[in-house]
Amino acid sequence: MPANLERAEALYEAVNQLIRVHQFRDRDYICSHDVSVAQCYALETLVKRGPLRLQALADEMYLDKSTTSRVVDSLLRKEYVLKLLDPADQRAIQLSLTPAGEALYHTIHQDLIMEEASLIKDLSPEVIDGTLTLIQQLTKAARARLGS
Amino acid sequence: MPANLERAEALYEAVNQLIRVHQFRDRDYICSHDVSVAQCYALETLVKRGPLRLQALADEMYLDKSTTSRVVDSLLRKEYVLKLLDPADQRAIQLSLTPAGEALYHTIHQDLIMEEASLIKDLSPEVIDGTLTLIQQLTKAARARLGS
DNA sequence: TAATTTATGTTGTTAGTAACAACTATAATA
DNA sequence: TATTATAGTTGTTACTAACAACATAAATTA
Repeated sequence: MPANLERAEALYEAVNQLIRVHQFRDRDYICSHDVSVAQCYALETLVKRGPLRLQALADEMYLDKSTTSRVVDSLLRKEYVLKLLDPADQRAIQLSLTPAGEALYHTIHQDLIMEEASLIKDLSPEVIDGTLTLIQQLTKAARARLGS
Repeated sequence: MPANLERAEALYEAVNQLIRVHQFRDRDYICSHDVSVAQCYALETLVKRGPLRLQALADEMYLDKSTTSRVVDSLLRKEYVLKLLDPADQRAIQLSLTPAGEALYHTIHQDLIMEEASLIKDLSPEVIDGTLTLIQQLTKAARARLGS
């Protein structure tokens, strides 16, 4: 079915373009707030998934524990994250956000959402909702393949 | 209008997730083909925008010329790209693809599109087309902000 | 024409992204 | 008790990417 293939190509190109502009915008914005993109992603994950061990945080972020360890380390130096020792397991640490870390994430998040809102302000709610559904389906399908 | 803000938030989250899974998938696939993501992007740009000077390639990729210079350098060492001197301007170089570079890009591109096709095979053409339109509008709007 | 300015690419430096392997220390299992 | 597995850190390597400084060549101006 050639029509499907053409749609696939068009969608692939479109998503690629979207990824690029989104990334540029987000990187510039995030980096103007004392944290890098990866650091901000770690803050986000801790906001959403609560206190986590390092390995669990790495799993959520699809990153190696060594990479995650260093990202966390820089957040620690900036005092956006706390390391609490687990009394039940001397090896483990519980990572949680400081109030400053939580506040910083919310500031960045809010502003990025305002940006997004101004981007879609002229689009019809129906189209937006349809797109939302498809993007979620695409993501789900793509994620299913990540494991295999 | 709170409804719009909620939509913006949902869309922002969805796009973020999409970006992450797309990136993982693409990176794994591209890196199994002897080139890095940035190198592949340079190949793509040269395929689509034809022979370019280094500064022009950098502009197309929204990268600094120094970054681009090094990306091109690695493609040169792998013989996927040619540097031709411009007789009219001794400073300038014209970058073009070797047949191997062009072939490599098409191989990667084709396979990534097949992936995308299998992701959307169960979705209705109407929804896909609607999404395509919105993603393109989003991209256009976001790109317009990049300059300012 | 000579001097200054601008444009093209490269190289030095720095910081962030990210994986794999090796390592220490602790916990769990045999 | 000895072995194996788990949690996190550190060493190493490669990629991504910007800014500054530089050499060279072209264009402009005086």
